[in-house]
Amino acid sequence: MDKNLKSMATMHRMQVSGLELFYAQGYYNTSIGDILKTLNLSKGAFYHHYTSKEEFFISIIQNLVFRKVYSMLIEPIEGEENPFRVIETCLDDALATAEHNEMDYGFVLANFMNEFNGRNEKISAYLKDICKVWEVNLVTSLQKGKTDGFVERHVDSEGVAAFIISSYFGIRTLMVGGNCKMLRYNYIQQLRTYFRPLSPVVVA
Amino acid sequence: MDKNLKSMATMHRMQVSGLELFYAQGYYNTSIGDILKTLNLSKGAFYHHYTSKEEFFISIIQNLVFRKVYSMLIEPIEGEENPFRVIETCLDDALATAEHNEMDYGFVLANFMNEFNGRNEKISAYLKDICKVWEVNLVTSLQKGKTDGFVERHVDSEGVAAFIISSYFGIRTLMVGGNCKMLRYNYIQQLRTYFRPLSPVVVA
DNA sequence: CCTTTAACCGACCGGGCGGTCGGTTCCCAT
DNA sequence: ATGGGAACCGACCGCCCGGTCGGTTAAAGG
Repeated sequence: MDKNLKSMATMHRMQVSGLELFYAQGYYNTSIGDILKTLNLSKGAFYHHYTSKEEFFISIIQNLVFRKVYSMLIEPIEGEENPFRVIETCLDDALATAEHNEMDYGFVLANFMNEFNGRNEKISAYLKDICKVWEVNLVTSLQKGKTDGFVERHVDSEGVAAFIISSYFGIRTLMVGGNCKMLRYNYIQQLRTYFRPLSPVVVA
Repeated sequence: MDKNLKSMATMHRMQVSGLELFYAQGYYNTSIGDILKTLNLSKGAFYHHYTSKEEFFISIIQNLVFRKVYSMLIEPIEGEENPFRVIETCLDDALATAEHNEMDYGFVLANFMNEFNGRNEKISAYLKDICKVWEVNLVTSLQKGKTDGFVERHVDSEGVAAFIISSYFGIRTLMVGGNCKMLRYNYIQQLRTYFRPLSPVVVA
């Protein structure tokens, strides 16, 4: 039992350091050795806990990446009242985190999806799953918004959700190039003008 | 002189095959040998024409990638009348090309930006330049649209341009995962609802 | 025809990669 | 205390990578 704890601790350390490097340098451009070096661990330790680089990476996706996306983009939206309001502030918060993070390399999920799209079906599937959870959650939130009177009946929830995800993927890529503050401000502004006609008109 | 022509032809063949593989597999995951194999050429031939893998890739960006983006996303917009109409059809055409292309790995420019963002400043700069050309062109088109009465005076052209680029980057990433047709249709639909309040109201 | 040189060949190099494996350390259960 | 297994070590393997270099081919120019 205690052994188990130590094992889990080491595995977690490997995952954290692994995600950091995979995120910063890309999967193919990062070696197991790179990761082990930062932890003062050996190849033996690594292959004692994981069977391959790929399996290791998948465990990172399912643990850290999923948690990250969930806590940052999914959870804050669940069960809230006005979908547009909460989505807007949620995305703005996410962009703020990115903006103030020196060493930002874009949106983790989108980066990995790009790296593996069409090249590694297995990994792509795991990433797509996370994306799907996000999408489903957005759709649910929008549908609930309809019954609550925050969202026009006629809006296509799936379409809006996909559009939100798309725009967020893209803006995060653009923000890496600098001028984050301006990009963030403009993005939220445009998001708001996109949302406006989707809400019922407020009768003054 | 005739030699010069042959040289250029070979270099071009290398670039075309190089872009194909870099696009399909990623830069770091594609070796010079991979490219040479498809052309039945040797390492000697390659290093006779190019000094390094990086310089080779930069020549691909400046020649093929730029041309591709320009002809597909920039040129169709230049000098047209109604910016929203022409941008919409232009993006729809681009998505259609992607949709009907088996072996689609996403938007070339976005993929490479993602791969090099924060990792290779030199290459990132070249990619960012292409992105900037696109952005400037969109802004110009929107500004002209204001004087022509197609765009509301108060809209923030830079913001709209960045939002369009972002959303396109993202939707192309999503489309690789399948369900392209639906995604494309929904995307264009949402783009239209985004554009609608940006045009002057038509007095019936 | 002969020289020159651009185009191309392919064996080779140093290094780094993912992964293996026999061995050592250390701690818990008996 | 001690046997045994989990955790970890690090040398090693085969492979492939980007890049080099001395040599061969072929065609253009005199």
